[in-house]
Amino acid sequence: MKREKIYQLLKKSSQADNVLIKGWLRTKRDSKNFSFLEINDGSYLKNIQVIADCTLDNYTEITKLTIGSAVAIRGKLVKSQGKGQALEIQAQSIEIISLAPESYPLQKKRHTDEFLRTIAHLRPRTNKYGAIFRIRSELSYAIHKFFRNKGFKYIHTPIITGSDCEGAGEMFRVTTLRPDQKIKNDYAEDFFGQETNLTVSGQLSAEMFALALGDVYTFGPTFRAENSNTSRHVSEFWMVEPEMAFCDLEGDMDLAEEMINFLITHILDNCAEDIQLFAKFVDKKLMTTLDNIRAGAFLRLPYSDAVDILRKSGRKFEYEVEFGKDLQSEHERYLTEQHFKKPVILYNYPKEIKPFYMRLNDDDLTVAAMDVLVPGIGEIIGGSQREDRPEVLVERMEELGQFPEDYWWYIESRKYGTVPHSGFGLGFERTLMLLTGVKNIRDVIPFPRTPGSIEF
RNA sequence: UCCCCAGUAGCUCAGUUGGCAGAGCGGGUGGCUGUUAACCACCAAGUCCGCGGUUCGAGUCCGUGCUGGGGAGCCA
Repeated sequence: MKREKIYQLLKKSSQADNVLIKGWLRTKRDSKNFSFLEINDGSYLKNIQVIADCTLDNYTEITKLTIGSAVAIRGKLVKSQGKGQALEIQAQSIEIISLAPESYPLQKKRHTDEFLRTIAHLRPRTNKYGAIFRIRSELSYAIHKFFRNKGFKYIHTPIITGSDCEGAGEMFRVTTLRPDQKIKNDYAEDFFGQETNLTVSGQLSAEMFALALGDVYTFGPTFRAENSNTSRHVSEFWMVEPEMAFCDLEGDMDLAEEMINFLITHILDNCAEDIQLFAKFVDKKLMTTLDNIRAGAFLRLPYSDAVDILRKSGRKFEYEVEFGKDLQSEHERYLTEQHFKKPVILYNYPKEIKPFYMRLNDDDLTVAAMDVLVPGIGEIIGGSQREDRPEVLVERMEELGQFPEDYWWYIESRKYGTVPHSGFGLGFERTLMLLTGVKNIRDVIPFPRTPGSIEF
């Protein structure tokens, strides 16, 4: 007999004579002559209620079942006599697969996120974390669906890299040398014969493929060795990076906006029950926030206008706003949460504060960069039109202290058939935070890696 | 890395002016009820984060370290 998922059973409206479920006991209520068992198999937020009558031959063992124990239950799917659920299983046999000791840390009560982080191997067994990781799975699918519908090709860019990619942030060193084997200036003795790191972005590789396959995207892990201790940073996270040939900054912004709207709609349509949990218990304003994002176009604003708005706002900021300086969290938050109260795309940033690969505008002061800011999270997307003119690219590298010879292949892509092209990076975990209202990034990734913390 | 806050039973927390270590939940035992984070009674449960100091006496005051959280910077 084939096991059925609880998700499938609870979707049924009809009764059934013979069903088999396998799952874990979430809670149990004993009566004199029977017990109510609530079983969850992870396929669905809700448990299925099982009636275990005392006539079952192993009833004594059943009454001793503990939370977290694994069981296989065969029985009839019938209309429930009680309130609170439409259907329930009248058990004909209950096989105890394994009994969890009473030291099982998850209780029938609310646990704090901080505590659950210390038992990250067990937290997906809770309602909230089960919901998060079902949504995470569905969001991954939605990303592929979005791009596939638009004819993008999925590219697997390297995780181990030899270039220090745009010099963005600290990187994790990859080496096969033991700590006692000293590196003598060059890396001749090391595995790859040169300095090697974990990637901080697949962008440079993705650009090569955009200039071959047209529209491409990457979706994979990314690593930053920054000593960041905030609720929005982890050392290993996932990033989505589309890259489009024959596309300017405006097309880039169009795609970013369309993508965020698609992802929200897909999750609301396909994870309704799980999302409800967050709207009810995690963030009461979640539905308003999400509906608000989908309701109208994102506001698009040049960096210089943002500076004007901030300077004229009359607000006292800890950091001064000045053209040529990067905007701080407090500035971004003011724009998206107070002033406009909707997602804002800032574009055309001063060239001094942006990397070499962003296309220099005709004003010679700004580059064709854009950041998508959303209320509550801040920056969720960073992107740009890429510098497609080889001479300008080399000039910009030199200005910013990069060595063009290290990027010979990147520069060569501009030598042969160069075209305007654009792309961006979307933080996958930050998108999950937006969709669920979860405030700490450590709670939307299975086993978070942060400075000083790699227990699981 | 910097600033602020916290660490007491398995979990969430209370603990007064420095004077015998507490509650709810969870766990165990028994009872009761088509129950819904069920309910009632009883029982067990502690390196008060570590180290050092002040004091007749420290969970409480001081120093220091560790861990966690919030914020900042860096960014996705």
